[in-house]
Amino acid sequence: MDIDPDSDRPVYRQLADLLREQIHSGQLPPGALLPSEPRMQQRYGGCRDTIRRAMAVLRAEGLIATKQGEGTRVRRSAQRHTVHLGPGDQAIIRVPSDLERRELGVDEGVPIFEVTRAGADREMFPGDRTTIVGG
Amino acid sequence: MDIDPDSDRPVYRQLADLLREQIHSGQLPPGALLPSEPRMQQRYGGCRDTIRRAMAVLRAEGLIATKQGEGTRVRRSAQRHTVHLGPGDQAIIRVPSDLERRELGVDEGVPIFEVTRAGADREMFPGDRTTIVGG
DNA sequence: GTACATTTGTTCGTATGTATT
DNA sequence: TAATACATACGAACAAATGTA
Repeated sequence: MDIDPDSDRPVYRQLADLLREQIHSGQLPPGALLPSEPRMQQRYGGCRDTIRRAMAVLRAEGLIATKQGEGTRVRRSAQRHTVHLGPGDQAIIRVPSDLERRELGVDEGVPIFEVTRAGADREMFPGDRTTIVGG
Repeated sequence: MDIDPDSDRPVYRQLADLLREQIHSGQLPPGALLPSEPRMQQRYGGCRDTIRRAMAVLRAEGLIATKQGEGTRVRRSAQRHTVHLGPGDQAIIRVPSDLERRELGVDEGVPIFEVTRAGADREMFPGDRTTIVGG
């Protein structure tokens, strides 16, 4: 269950797998602070670039969130939202750009659900858009 | 409209912004091959790491897809799918792990829409799951 | 409030391996 | 075979944000 530098699977992916397993098993619960990058290097080996690659994988999957000067924590699961759709309404799921992420105040790895209304029988005008995000 | 190394905004984000704009404007249409990393360095400056960071941003946003030995292309927009939900059915949107990505055959930046059925009044058993992906 | 240590962010350089053309 | 292009990995340096004594 350790990291094998001679494996076909890249070291940074092995480390991401290992940490993902710890998150899913509850060994690293939501809100928990992950070890800092230097501690990861001591514990698992590899250079800083490799450690940061593994973090980037988990961040992109929405499992962790990183803050400069503080550290990296396990994210709390996204909340659920309910959206009512009518005939002709359209909805697409996509990943926001990082500019949108800043404006919406969401972390990396959080998909958004964008609804375009077809009829004016609700509180919106036709063509208006609603964007739903999960914290 | 060029890149300013002295700006507060990191160079790799500026480059990502610039390329994202070219993609959204149609200057880089779906399927188009982006310049190689060395050409990007000649054209925009910066080291290879900086170029690759910008690419990683756009890949995570689902705008481009990269293949080793071939290059990086603008992705075609994701297809639309329709899912019928009944009372009690639950649906969550999330980003797959890279293991799931390989199994489902989807690129980076593609969110999945996972439906959990509550009733057995359709073709599925209660608790069964359907995963919808957009190409 | 200041000073300092800690932690992540960004950028550069170099080298080697693997896949495609 | 050779050239091209991306993937992985290591090392180094400085900047920026945070937390603490």
